[in-house]
Amino acid sequence: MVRASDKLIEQLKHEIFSGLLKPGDQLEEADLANRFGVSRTPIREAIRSLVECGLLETRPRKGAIVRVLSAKELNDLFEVAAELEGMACRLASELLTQSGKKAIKAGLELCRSAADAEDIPAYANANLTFHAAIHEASGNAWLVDQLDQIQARINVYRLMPYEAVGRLEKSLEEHQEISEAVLAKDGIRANTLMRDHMMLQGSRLPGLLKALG
Amino acid sequence: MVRASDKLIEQLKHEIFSGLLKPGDQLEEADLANRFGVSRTPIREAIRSLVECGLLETRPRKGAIVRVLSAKELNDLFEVAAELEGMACRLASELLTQSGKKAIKAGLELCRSAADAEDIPAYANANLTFHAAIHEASGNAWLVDQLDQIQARINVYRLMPYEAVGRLEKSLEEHQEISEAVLAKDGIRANTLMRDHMMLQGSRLPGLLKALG
DNA sequence: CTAGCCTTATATGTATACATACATCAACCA
DNA sequence: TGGTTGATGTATGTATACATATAAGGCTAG
Repeated sequence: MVRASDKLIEQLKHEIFSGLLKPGDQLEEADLANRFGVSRTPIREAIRSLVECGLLETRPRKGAIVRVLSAKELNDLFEVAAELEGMACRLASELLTQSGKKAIKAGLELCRSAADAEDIPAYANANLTFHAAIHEASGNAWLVDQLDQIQARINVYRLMPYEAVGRLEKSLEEHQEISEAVLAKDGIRANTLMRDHMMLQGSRLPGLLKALG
Repeated sequence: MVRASDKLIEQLKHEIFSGLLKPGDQLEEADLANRFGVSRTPIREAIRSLVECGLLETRPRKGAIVRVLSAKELNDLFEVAAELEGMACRLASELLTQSGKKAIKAGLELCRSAADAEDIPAYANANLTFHAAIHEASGNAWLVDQLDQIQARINVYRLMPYEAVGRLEKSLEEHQEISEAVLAKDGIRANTLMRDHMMLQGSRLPGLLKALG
């Protein structure tokens, strides 16, 4: 048997990432307990977990709200993400296993297909797959974990149409270059390319935040 | 009024970092409840938090134990720590405020005093202060947060005498060089020096783990 | 009419009681 | 004698009941 709180954690995460729960929204324990048909106990445990991983914040006697990130915080987050993504590229270049190669190529192909079809949602998914392939190829479990968490945090702010079609072509090109560098075991170049790729995305943040209000 | 679970989180962290609770130790809720004079509810919430931040792990119906890191996990962790410490140096070099300069110099002086006195525990503290000064000087709150967490994880494995006196002198020299690079706003050099400095520490891990048994 | 205080309602924080699953130990059967 | 099965105890998981702090709204006084 699996714990109710574990399922709740997944469910609440999903609701946050899907935008059902937006930054600033209040989570009332009794409501959630009713909605999920459990008591407040597992709800509170799930909330505790989400607080610790940064998705919610609580103030004593004030309950929990979906955490709101300021422009600076988002910027800082992107900066860290860029660094770690670059690191993953470097490590992947150094390690470069057969399965890693295959996964990266497959991810790139997914991106290409989506870009050719100008299917933005598909590209968003393919993008995640491509990056995840590189993360895995790094062989560093901690790094994968950190990047997953950061990815999750960033995704909350990515619900609006976030890729102009023009940028989509450019993004694909960058992915192509990054792949080539990794597969050529040029860790330094792969690192730099990925960092730039990420920071370019980060630079669109101000507009993104403005759209959020 | 402050929450009991918040105090418990701090207390349990302290007990883990101080070595009172060692990796692999079982945490029984009833025991803890008795020991701290509260009911199981806040105990469970504290445990949840510590699970999420990686200090504990739970398995359904099996309770919580202090998480044990394998040699590979520790190595991966150090690799990420080295990258982020290097990043902090780079950012600190780019930003370099007056207060940042002062804090870094102060940290370095602490290290020098402790090294001159050959006081290893004092050096360990001064070392943390020096690194913390650089973290802060980066101006990136997320980075500071990540590094704090990683530091905590690593410290669990640092209870045994971990600095040979010879290494202490070497460490101080490296700190000196890192400081100079940062203060000279040479971000690339500062980054590299710090990465090497960290990886050198990381390379002592195998011995460390053997000491743990 | 406004401002301040008191009352009340509600939601969080904590305790306790109940349910359940896993583990251990013993007894019985092969 | 050894293995398997069942019964019992214990610790986790969940629900509910109770305490308390905060906030909102109304009432009274100036």
